[in-house]
Amino acid sequence: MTAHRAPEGYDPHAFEPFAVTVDLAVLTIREESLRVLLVERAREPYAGSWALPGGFVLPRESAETAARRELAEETGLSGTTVAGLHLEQLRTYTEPDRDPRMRVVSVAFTALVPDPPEPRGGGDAAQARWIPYGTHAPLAFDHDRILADAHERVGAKLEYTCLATAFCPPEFTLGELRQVYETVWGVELDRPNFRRKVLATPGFVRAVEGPPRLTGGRGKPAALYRAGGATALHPPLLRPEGRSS
Amino acid sequence: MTAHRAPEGYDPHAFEPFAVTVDLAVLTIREESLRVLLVERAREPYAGSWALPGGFVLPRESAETAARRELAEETGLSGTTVAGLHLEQLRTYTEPDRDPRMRVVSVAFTALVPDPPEPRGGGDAAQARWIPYGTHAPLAFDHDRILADAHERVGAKLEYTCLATAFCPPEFTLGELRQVYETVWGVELDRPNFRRKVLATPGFVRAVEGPPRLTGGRGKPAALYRAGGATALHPPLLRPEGRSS
DNA sequence: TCCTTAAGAGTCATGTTGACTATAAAGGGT
DNA sequence: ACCCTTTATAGTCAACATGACTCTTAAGGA
Repeated sequence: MTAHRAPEGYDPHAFEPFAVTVDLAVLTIREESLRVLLVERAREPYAGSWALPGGFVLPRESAETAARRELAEETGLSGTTVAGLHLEQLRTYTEPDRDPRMRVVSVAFTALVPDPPEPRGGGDAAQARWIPYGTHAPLAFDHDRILADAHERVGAKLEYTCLATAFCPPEFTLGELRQVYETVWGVELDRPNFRRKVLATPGFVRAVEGPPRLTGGRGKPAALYRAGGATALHPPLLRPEGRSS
Repeated sequence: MTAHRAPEGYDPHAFEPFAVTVDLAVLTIREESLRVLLVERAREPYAGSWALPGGFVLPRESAETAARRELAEETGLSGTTVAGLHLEQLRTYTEPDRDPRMRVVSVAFTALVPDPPEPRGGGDAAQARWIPYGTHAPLAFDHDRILADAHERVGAKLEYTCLATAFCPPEFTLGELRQVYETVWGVELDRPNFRRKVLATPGFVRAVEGPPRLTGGRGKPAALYRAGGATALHPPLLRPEGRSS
């Protein structure tokens, strides 16, 4: 091995430093479509382009803390609400020229948000919006790649974890849960089979006692469920055609 | 949003910078046990402790390039050999105090090596060795956590990808492939069932034409196989009890 | 009132898996 | 040589899971 850690006399200011940022792929489901929170850049580079929200990791913050702080700022959700959201490290993007100004290493996160609030713009972003996945022009920096990786990861995790409930409000119907799968995977699932599978998986969902009904529009009222305690799905709920990872 | 990217007049040297390193969890299978490449630290902090190999990301390198360079240096394998090994980003560790000297963000990788060569020591490492997983004293920094995450990830990926062949030499028997699963998962698998599953998965392995036999010790000679082109396993090969991710 | 939509109960054939049995082909020991 | 142990490989069988459907119930809308 060469220099495993900073040598004893290492001077942090001696060479061109790395900047460390977080980028967030914030996903939600609204009106039958998978949407991602994007901001329009107000300044160069990529002024006028859309990008994933994100920002610098502060000197005494972990990347996850920074991500949660940015998430609260971008979505306008309260800190306590954001604390309950699903936030997961995706991967880190380190290509030397990914930012034309300087060396920036970005730790990307995926966040899943139920029931999306209207985002606030502000800062050096012209505006922030929930854009249907795949309908936007190419994003700034390498954000198309990050977003594609996030979509791929979420799609794969739906197969073998109970992650889908993270897209749903505290109480939801099996129809809403099924829509999560259909929207992320871009397929249609057989209702009775989906229902059988979910209910047969211990800990995936828990029936809500109260009035066993709810109206979302037409059709027979559906029973309400809450997320169960389980995190893994054994056996998994595989995509119809499907690849993974 | 606050400051999405470095403002125009941003001075890279203005504040305490982050250092960016890579850490490698290099795994192999030798003598029926899962082993990890560890180095003994020659200097403070954690002098005398064992740690994962790793080092700085150079100014014009991506993290993956740095990881592959370190991997070649640590294992003594040639650059062309290392180019063929499975190397995958695990996650990034960013706790502010993970290194007592300065702010270090570390991008961790998992590497899978068949047929482990003897490592070379050198640099500021006292020595480097293949240590059976779980038998070592607590590692330096947060490397126990990184190593546990790597083990968990590899175990999970064996379920739904063809990753197991990355632990095997170019030609291997189904017994060797089964040992990969048994060693990483710490379970025993039923031979006929394992065989049936692997052979029934298109593209997992390809039979080698030549002399359909090989001697590893006692028992009937086994046919040889090579890795097939597939990367995903559908349906997956689930762990006996098992959780995932 | 009829039609449409969605929930939810059930059926049936097929595919996969776990548990086992049996046979073949080596090596080691006596 | 012979027997025993070890490992590969071929099958069998029942339990389980899944995909494709059918049918009934309970809304809302025209």
